[in-house]
Amino acid sequence: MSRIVKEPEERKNELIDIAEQLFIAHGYEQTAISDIVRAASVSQGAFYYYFESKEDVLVAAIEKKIALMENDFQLTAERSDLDEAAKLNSMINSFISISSSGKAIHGYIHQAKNAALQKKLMKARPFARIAAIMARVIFSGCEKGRFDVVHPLETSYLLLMMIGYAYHM
Amino acid sequence: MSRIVKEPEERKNELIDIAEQLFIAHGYEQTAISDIVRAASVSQGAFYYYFESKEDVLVAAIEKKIALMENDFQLTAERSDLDEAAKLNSMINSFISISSSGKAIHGYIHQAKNAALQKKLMKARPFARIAAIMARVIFSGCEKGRFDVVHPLETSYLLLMMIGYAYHM
DNA sequence: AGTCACTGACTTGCAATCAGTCATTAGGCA
DNA sequence: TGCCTAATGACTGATTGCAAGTCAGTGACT
Repeated sequence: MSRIVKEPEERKNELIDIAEQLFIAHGYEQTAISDIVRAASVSQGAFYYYFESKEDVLVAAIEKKIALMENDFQLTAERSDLDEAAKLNSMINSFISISSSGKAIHGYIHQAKNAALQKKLMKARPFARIAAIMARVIFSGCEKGRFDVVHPLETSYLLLMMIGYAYHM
Repeated sequence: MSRIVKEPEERKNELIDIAEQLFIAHGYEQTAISDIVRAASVSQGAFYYYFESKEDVLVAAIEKKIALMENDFQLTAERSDLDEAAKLNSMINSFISISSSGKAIHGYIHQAKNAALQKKLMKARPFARIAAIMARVIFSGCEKGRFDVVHPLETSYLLLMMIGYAYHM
């Protein structure tokens, strides 16, 4: 078969994106590597050239999402047209919509098995950075007397955890 | 090989218990049906005589645990020597210790993959009954002025969810 | 004699591997 | 400047290995 060579970055991102779509559409376990490579029009071996395992793409996809979120959170935190409550609200919305991706929009099913993805998301190290940004907003809200929270960071963790867990049911 | 026939109930429970031990010890995905049947000294076919799939034993094991919990919760709720706060405390402890089984005690690892089990536990229908028992305790605590909770049932759900989620990390 | 518990070899399907192939780039030479 | 060559690195796809799930039958008990 004719061989198409691409920039490693481009190919890798292509694979991550396709894998993510399939994971969302049919669930992680229901998606075979063969499905991913067929959709990407590359060989099985090409997949393993870029990723060590199936789980590895999952992690890559999640890390991409978290980076998106971090960016979103940071921008929200810096806005001067919103008070702290509105910032938190906006962060929570972006957390929900990014972490559940197009799932809500496309009305896809097979939810149960996506637990693994959510769990991984929570354990990822960059997740701590997101919680930290949120905590700063809570803290500033406390300073202004809007909130009364003793442990902003812990509160952020719990909030995100609860939302992540409760929302994906 | 010589064939040993047992009461269906007995054999089934045997398989559930052995499967559960292996799931706890090595994680759900790391445990093969072949491991279970070897430990139980039966054939692969015998397993599928009792269960439709690997997931099916998982569900059976979880349902057994929930029944245990429900019983525990009910007994605690009925105790007259404890106030509401003590009852909640006791329920939370039993929730943690039952849902994490001997894991803590035996110091086993491979935690990450047990997320699926926890998730299933939360979605199980009987889980609602447990939350309801807890809610009744909270409600009675409110009546006596010990607590001030507007939505006892929702509070129970959130509490159990958070504990379940946060504890298994 | 019939039912039910059980056997174990078999099929199927997927994750992961690997020996090799082709595209692309860098460097030397006319 | 254009052309050849070697080396690198992206990519192939047949293959392996393993685990889930099936099935045709067999033995124990009623």
